Amino acid sequence: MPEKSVVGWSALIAGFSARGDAEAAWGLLDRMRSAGVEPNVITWNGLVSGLNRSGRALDAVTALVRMHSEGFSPDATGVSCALSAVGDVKEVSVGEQVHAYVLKAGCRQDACVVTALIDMYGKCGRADEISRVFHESSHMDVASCNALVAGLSRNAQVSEALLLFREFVSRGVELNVVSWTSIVACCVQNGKDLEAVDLFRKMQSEGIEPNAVTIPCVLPAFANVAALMHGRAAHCFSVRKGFLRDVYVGSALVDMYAKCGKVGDARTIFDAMPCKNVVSWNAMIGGYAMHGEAANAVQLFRLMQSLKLKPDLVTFTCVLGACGQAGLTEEGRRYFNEMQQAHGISPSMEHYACMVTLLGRAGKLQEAYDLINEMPFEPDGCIWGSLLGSCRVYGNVHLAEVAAEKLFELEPENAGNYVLLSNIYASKKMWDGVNRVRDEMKNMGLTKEKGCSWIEIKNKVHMLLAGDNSHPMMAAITEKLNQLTVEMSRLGFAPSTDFVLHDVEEQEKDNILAVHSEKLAVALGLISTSPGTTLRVIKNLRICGDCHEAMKFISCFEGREISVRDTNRFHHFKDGKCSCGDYW
DNA sequence: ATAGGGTTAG
Repeated sequence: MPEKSVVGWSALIAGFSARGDAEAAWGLLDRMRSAGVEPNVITWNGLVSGLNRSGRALDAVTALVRMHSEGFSPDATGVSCALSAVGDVKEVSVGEQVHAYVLKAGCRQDACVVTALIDMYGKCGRADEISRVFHESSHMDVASCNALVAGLSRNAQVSEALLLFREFVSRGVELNVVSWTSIVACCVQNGKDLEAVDLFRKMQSEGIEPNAVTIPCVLPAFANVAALMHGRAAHCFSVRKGFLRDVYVGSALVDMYAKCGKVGDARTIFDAMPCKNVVSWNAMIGGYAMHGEAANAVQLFRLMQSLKLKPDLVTFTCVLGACGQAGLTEEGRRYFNEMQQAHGISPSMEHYACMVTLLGRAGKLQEAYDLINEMPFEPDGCIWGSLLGSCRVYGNVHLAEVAAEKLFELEPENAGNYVLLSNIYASKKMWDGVNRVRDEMKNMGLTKEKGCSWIEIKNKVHMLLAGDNSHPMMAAITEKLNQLTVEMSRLGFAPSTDFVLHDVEEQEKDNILAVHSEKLAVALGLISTSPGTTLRVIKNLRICGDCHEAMKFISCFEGREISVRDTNRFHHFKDGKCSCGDYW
């Protein structure tokens, strides 16, 4: 039996709440009163705080509401905890009521309340409110910075986040590892990879050491721009710090190595991980898929099953993707069925997209279309885009028009769809169609996404844009490309005329000289590294057939291994051949 | 006896 003091009861209630035992906590509150002891503000706060921290968010909010309705005035402490809970359950209307109470109770300048409000609005998807609360408060401390950056990041306000983060820095607010990790994560999650790499370095030069959370945050940035050297450095750092025990760090390293073209290194990390979860397995299986190593992907999936590990939705996305890449059509079909029958997972949009790709790549366009029509929900742009892509490969104008019509409706701003349809018409010499689509594109004011490639040379990532001459070494790059072109035609490598039409841009006079970015990157790599060095290039679009042929030639002529990761998969060029076996 | 912030896979 607890002591008869309010302190004793409060401690007990806080204890049970913190363990997530809401029922016991409520029970104690009743018993306390039966024993003639009235709870005070601290008793109630302890309840709200404990329930929030133990993940019983709804109970925490209920506690605050009941506290209020029983005549207590929640203070800044209780309000902060309750707002934190509101964010977890994303009940913005409740959050707004608490916010209104905050204004009434006069604790709007309390540092914790401000941070909690920012956090709550961030988690509820209200970017406008985040900025408003921040600008109306006079506080700038480390926690509000962290909540602010995380909230803006979640709502894709990366520019605003960077702007405010820099303001915190310039005002001399003492930021910590969480702040720097947040801004790095923000950049990574919003497509600012090079910015993230930069901030990661800045963080260290400011004397803030990355921790086991920072590493998995920054690794995707290295992976996205294939900064293998940076990735390796982060790996070494993790070894020294003992972070390799951390399943997040391990999984992110697996992913990074796979995306940097080192699927073997990814496997080494994977095998050495002392503790794996389904994410780790998915990263490894997905890595194999990306490299077109379907046999390894399937083998790992089998191993997973024999270990009685439960695959999830993503696992099947990876396995189906691997089958698609390798043309394992029948296996793919079997897994698609197995997923539903043996694992009770009903296929999601992504799974259907995998199957449409798998069937489409195998030339079974009608089957792909039938599957789309059988789907229990409305197909999205990915589905139709996949079908359209396959129609391009197999020259199926009829289904292409069906898919394109849906796409123009679903994603009217996506220039890629117009380009694809135009290319399909062009490959059939249907010039009326080409002109119609190009006019439509022009009327919509759409331009094709600029091709962009990255290559890491001596620890620095270079970005090259198609048709952009701003790289300082452009003259030497052009000279190298001209030399290669001469050699190519001398040795009888003719560019595929089919693929010359691949790119609407190339039909435009202005852009006739624009060289695709992956060629620029490879040329830069060739002239900047010693003979025999492997070149790793990442590209933001899919590699075109012309470049694919050129890469095969260059790998042979220059005696180099070249890996190109496009949006779809890896192409490893060696001795004039590509690992995709031209199946892509 | 009670308070706010960051992470991995397709």
